[in-house]
Amino acid sequence: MAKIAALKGVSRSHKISDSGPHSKRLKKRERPWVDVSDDELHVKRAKKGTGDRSKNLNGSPSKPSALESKKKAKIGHPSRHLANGTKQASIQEQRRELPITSGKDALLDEIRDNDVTILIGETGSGKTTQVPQYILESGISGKGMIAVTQPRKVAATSLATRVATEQNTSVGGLVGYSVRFDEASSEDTRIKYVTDGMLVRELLGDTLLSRYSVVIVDEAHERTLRTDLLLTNLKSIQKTRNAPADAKGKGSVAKLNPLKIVIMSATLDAEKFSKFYDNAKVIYVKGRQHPVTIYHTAISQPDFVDAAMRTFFQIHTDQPPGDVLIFLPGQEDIESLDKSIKLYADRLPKDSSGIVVCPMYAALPPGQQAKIFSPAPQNTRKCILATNIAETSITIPGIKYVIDTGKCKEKRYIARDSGTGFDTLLTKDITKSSAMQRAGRAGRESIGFCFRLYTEESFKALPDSAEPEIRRCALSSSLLQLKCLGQDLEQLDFMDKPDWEAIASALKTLYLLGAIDNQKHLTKLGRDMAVLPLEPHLARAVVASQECGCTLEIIDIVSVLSASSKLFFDSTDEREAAAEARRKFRHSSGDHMTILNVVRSYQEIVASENKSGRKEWCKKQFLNDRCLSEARDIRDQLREVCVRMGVDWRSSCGDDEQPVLRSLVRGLVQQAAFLQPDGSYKQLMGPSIVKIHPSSSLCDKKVPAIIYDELVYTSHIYARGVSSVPRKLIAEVSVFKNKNIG
DNA sequence: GAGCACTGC
Repeated sequence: MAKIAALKGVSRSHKISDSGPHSKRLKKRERPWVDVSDDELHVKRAKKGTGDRSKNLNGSPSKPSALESKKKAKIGHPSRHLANGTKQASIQEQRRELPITSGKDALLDEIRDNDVTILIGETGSGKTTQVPQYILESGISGKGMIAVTQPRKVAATSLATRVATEQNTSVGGLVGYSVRFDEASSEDTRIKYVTDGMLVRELLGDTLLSRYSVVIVDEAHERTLRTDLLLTNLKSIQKTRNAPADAKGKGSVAKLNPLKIVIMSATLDAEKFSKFYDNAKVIYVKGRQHPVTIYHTAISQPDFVDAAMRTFFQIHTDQPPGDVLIFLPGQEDIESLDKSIKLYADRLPKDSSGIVVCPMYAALPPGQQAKIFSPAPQNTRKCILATNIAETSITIPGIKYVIDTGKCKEKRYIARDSGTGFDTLLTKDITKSSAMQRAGRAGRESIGFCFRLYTEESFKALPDSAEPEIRRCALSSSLLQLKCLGQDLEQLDFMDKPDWEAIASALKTLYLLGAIDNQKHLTKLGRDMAVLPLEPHLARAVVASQECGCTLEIIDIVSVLSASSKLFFDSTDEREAAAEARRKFRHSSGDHMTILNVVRSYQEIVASENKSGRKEWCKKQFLNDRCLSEARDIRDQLREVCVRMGVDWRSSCGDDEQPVLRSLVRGLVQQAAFLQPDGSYKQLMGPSIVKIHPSSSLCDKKVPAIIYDELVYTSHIYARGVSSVPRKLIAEVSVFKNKNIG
């Protein structure tokens, strides 16, 4: 059994006595919610005027470009700057008032005495900013560095900046960060905030993470695929590094410092983490939140969009000022609710206060996203319609009311032995921890209210936390990385083991790409592919481009395909104009060459225009500037890797699309389909009938053979990112030589 | 003819 210790913190349990608001104007319709006292949300009253300052994820802090940051990394800022004395004093005062401060000594004792410590801290406890500083100041980390992992880049960079300020230094000195395309660190860096993916990458070059004496895994409850890979590897690294001196034998291992691991999490999964690390000690620290009153509905609400609208107007007409945040599963529901609210708002009496509706989802152009951060005009209530993006990634100020539909979209990989699995993206119920997180969004600045559009019974029936990514993602990329570490996915000690089907599917994919042989051993080709920061199928295309003489083109295309945002905007209102703009870039062979046309045009604009000119051009073409500039970062990184690998990234095939398609086919062997007599497409290596996605330039076209970037199951199995390829090109790929295709 | 949560190297 794990020992459990509780730290003192500012906490006071809160009884909910508030009676619910009454419906006046919407009398005819039943109130969708009832008052329910609720203690599953640990509501804490904060001292006046002190909010959660440990994380500032609001907006995007101006980040240096990759180039600038490299400079910074080189120069470093080792000296302590004499900042404004009073400002520094107030920063130190804020630090002292954080809930975690009172438990500092007890916490350090635990960390000193144990190899692994599990720290469960609620929002606002200050654990993420303070614990690394405590460890540094206590000397526990010795000469090694302290790594703090984060699932998101913006968190890693902004936390580092905050902690550097608390240490009265500039970021990149004592406190630094390292995320993809952006690094601020120097020889003096002792605390480094990194993305979990970055540390996994670092493992490939330093399998024992020997530069670090302490690794803190933050937000462990999110259980990203990369966090899970780290949790597994840290466990074995610690076994090696902390073994008794005589067991280590002679050589480099004997000289290694022991490794301390701190797992920080926000949920009740403590036991599970503890069990995984041989019953490691669990420590709890209270958070700081304003009380949130939670209401559930009396009966379930099948039409959650309509229920959300009714609830919003009840709040709007009956409740004091304060902005409303509504959680919805996706863009489609957001757009529909947006329309309904606007329609209904027009029918309100003239003397009622105004409403501003702000949609918020990842695919929204940045200009419209920014709207949610500007305060509503006088006598106006802001209503934000958001996806999960507002649950963890961004914090919106001014929210007093949360309406929670209880739904989200979840991506899940359906594995197949043939390796031709596909993603589903379906609406499903959220989890308890997600519901608590959503409710908590109402209590950031003062007391808040959360209206759940589901019954209390439904809430109780929800799973505690989401299934970890490792159980619902494609694993080919991770499998390849692990192969490089000499590890086998099948045998590793994971907190949650991946499905056998998912492993089989990933093995098949890597085998067909030539990354492993029929003995499951890593090949030279596989090692080259792993060096490229790309999904294996795209990495294979880059390697193939070398022989095809079109590395320049393939890197341009692959960079856009692996950027995190979409290339084309497609807003409902201006669909026609967007389609018209897109036609200019269209290439007869399909989407991949179309992307290349866009990139080429963009590069001309980059050469002749400044940043605002670029943005203007993108807007006019309905192109996503963010995607294109991210693609440029990826392109530069890929070119660098090519130089290291001795590949000439300049080799170009000009306007001939054949070499480009040939390289792509190498990577997309499993992602090919042939036209059937009835006009449908059937997977070449799998059993599915697929449709060309409506967003594709080849939608409606009947071509004999296609390759595609991905399959996604929504209302049908759709192929996205589609190109028409001559059958003989597919037949050329060695895997098919015996199959008599062509 | 029809649509797309989030993140990472």
